Order: sequence, then structure tokens, then C-alpha cells
Amino acid sequence: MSAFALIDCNNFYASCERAFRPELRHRPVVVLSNNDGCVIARSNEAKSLGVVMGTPYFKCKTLLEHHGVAVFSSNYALYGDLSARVMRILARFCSNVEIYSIDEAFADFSGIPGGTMTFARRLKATVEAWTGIPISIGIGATKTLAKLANRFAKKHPRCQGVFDLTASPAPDLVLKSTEIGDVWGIGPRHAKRLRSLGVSNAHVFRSQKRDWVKKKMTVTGLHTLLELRGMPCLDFATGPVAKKTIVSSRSFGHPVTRYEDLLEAAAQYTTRAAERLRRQQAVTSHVHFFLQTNTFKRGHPQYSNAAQVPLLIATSHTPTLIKAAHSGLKRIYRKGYTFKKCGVMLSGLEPVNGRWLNLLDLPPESGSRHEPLMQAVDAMNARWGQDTVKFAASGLNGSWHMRRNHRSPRYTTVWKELLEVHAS
DNA sequence: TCTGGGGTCCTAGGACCC
DNA sequence: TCTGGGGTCCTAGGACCC
Repeated sequence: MSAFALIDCNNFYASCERAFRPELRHRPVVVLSNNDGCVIARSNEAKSLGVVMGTPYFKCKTLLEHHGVAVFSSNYALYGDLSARVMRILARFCSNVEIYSIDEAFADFSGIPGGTMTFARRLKATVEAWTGIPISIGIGATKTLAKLANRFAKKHPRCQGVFDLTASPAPDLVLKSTEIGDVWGIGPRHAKRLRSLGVSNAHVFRSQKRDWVKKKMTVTGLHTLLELRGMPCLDFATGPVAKKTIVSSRSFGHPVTRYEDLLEAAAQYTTRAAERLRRQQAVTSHVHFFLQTNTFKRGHPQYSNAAQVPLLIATSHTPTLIKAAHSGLKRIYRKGYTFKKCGVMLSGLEPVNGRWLNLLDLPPESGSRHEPLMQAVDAMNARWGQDTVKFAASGLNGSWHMRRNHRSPRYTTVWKELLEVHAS
């Protein structure tokens, strides 16, 4: 029988901050979203203080200060690098590792000699010793059951972070103790509806009729049902899956009214999106630009709109894409509004080597200088850090830039910010 | 004053074709 | 009340994930 493992990092962003600040080991830690907006990660101590996920920072600031909570702005350079370290270790010891998110991976635990529990415990100790990041491991006959086992491992201290549902003497009890909304694939909407029908936990859900579930929750709900019964519907994704769309958007650090600021922000976000596009060796045929005012400000005039700009030739050439984003902005910009957010979406992605050419295309030589240029830009920025070279259209220090008042050093990716150790 | 960002999949319904 | 049948493509909206 096949066995899936779901391996995830505990309170990942908070654990990353702690990895380089051992004195925070027993202090509550929270990490904020971009612009220091909301709480998006909490250490266990912060959770028990009652700090709720997603709470706006300004609403819980007093509580955090009162309890001496260490507060961090998000530092994605650090989290991305520590994530890569964890994933490399998993790939070294496990077969079929599928990276599911920045802090989670599925792995194939079928037929491990000596038993899954021993292997899992050893793996957990290794990751923690080599990276400083604590992890939990759940094992089940399907991905959905592995997820469920992982939750159980975290919740019950006697599991010590590892739980194998396939070897559990009472799997039904585990399903009964899993609230319906905590099942992977069942979101708040469906959970509410199911609860009102008396389907309150994973065990009750599992015994529902297939047709009924499919009718109410489409085939995705049916997959969840069958997975809970131990029939795998979701297999390992082989290799990184190419994205179908790429979005780059941000809320502004300060409200924006000036057209020039929007031009800069559009250029900056397009630059980021184009970098990701080239990294997956693709080109895009459509640039979408969207902007919106602050929807939380009731009573203020609201406006949001989006424009789609088709490209004659699919490309990943940043200046071409910036021009397209700017023409989208020009179409939908309205004077007199205070904007909160804008963004760029690239769609119609195709592999760079298999792209469709337009009948009216000039010969390939016409863009022949684009590719080496972008390669050179990417290489320089990879070597010396993001934005070592950048396009003037992005501006230098626009007031629209993100607020990040509590960012920790990028210990592992920027030389100047390396951890210093002083002998005393 | 202050409320994140980036994705996927599924379905229904409209436009359009012969 | 009744208005052909069958198909494709696209988009918007809903639901979910981290």
C-alpha cells in the first residue's frame, strides 16, 4: 500500500526569525504581512496569547507590546532561502518530494525499510539540527489523510511531531476528532453548510453518499471524500509545474494619487513579474493592469478597474511589458481618486521555445538583442542582488514603496547583513 | 494613520458556429 | 405553452489552497 507523508515547518516565518535569534526561543514572535499590515505567522507562545491569524497590526499592537512580543516585518529573502535548505534535505533522504508551498512538501513514504516512524523521527531530527527549523510529519494512505495526520501530530504533544495514521490503532477516532473545516479542501463556505446539515467532522463526512457530495461540492469535493476513504485521487506532481498566470501586485506604503507614481509602481511590478516569467523560461501574450482605491475606507470615493493589453508577439522582454502595462494604466486611470493598490498579471504563458509566431512577425532577428540583454540583467541581479541594475521607469524611492519597519537582516542572502558573532 | 500576496480548479452562461 | 440540435470557446464568479 502506498503511503504519503506531509512534511511541514512549524510556524515557518516565526521559526525563521528565531533561527538567527536564539534569545527569542521562548519569547512570543509574530511576523507581519507586507506593509506591516496583518499578522501572518505566530509562534506557539503568540498563539496562546490569543493573537489571531490575519488580524490587522494596528488592532493588536497594544496587546503585542503589553506581552513583550517580538514583531517582524516579513523578510522573504530569508524565508525563501531557509525553505530551499529544508527542501534540499528532504530531497536528499526521500523519494518523490513534491514541494507544495514555501513551508510544505509531500513525499513518498511507501515501503520504507525499518518502518516509517523510525525514518520520520530521524528525518525530523536531521532537518532541525541542520537548519534550526522545527518540522512536523504526518503519514497517510492519501495526501488528504497525510494532511490530517500532520494536524494531529501538531495538536497532540505525545506524538512529538510525528504521526502515522496508517499504523494508528484507532484511525476512526482521529477522523472524529478532526473538525470538518479542518479537512484539507473544505473551506469556510462548505464547512458552514456541512455543519448546518450535521456533518461536523471528517468521520461523518466520509460516510456521506458520493452522488450527494459531487452534487453539492463538485468533483473537487468528491476527491476529498474518496481520499478520506483511502483512495488516492491526487498523485505526486512530477517536477515543478509551470504557472499559467503570474501576478505581481502590492498595496502601497502610502496612499497614491499622482499618475507618475502609478507609472513607477507599474514598471516595478512588471519587472518582478517578468523576472519570474523568464525564470520559468516562458513568454507572455497578455499583460493585465489593475488598480483600486482603499475599499476599507467607507465614505471615500471608490474606483477599481482593469485593462487587458494583448501583445503582437509573446515576449519576456521587460521594457516591452512595461510599455504594455503603462498603456493599460493610461486607459483606466481616473483623476481625483486616492489609490491603495495596483498590480500586473501576465497570462497566455507559453514556453519560450515553443511559442506561436504572428504572421506579421518580423524575422526573429528583430528581437535578437532582447534576449541577451535580459539574460545579462538577470545574471547581474542574481550575482549582486535584486535591482543592482533596474529600469529607470521604476523610479528610485517612490513614496509608494512598502513599509517594512521591523525587517530582520537578510542573514543568508546579502553579505552586508551576515550574522556577526563577537567574542566577549 | 494603520486591513497581504499569489495561485488553482470548476461550473454556468453567453457568444458564436454549422 | 410552444420556439432544433449539437458543439466549442471564453469569461465571470465561486470556492479552495498556502
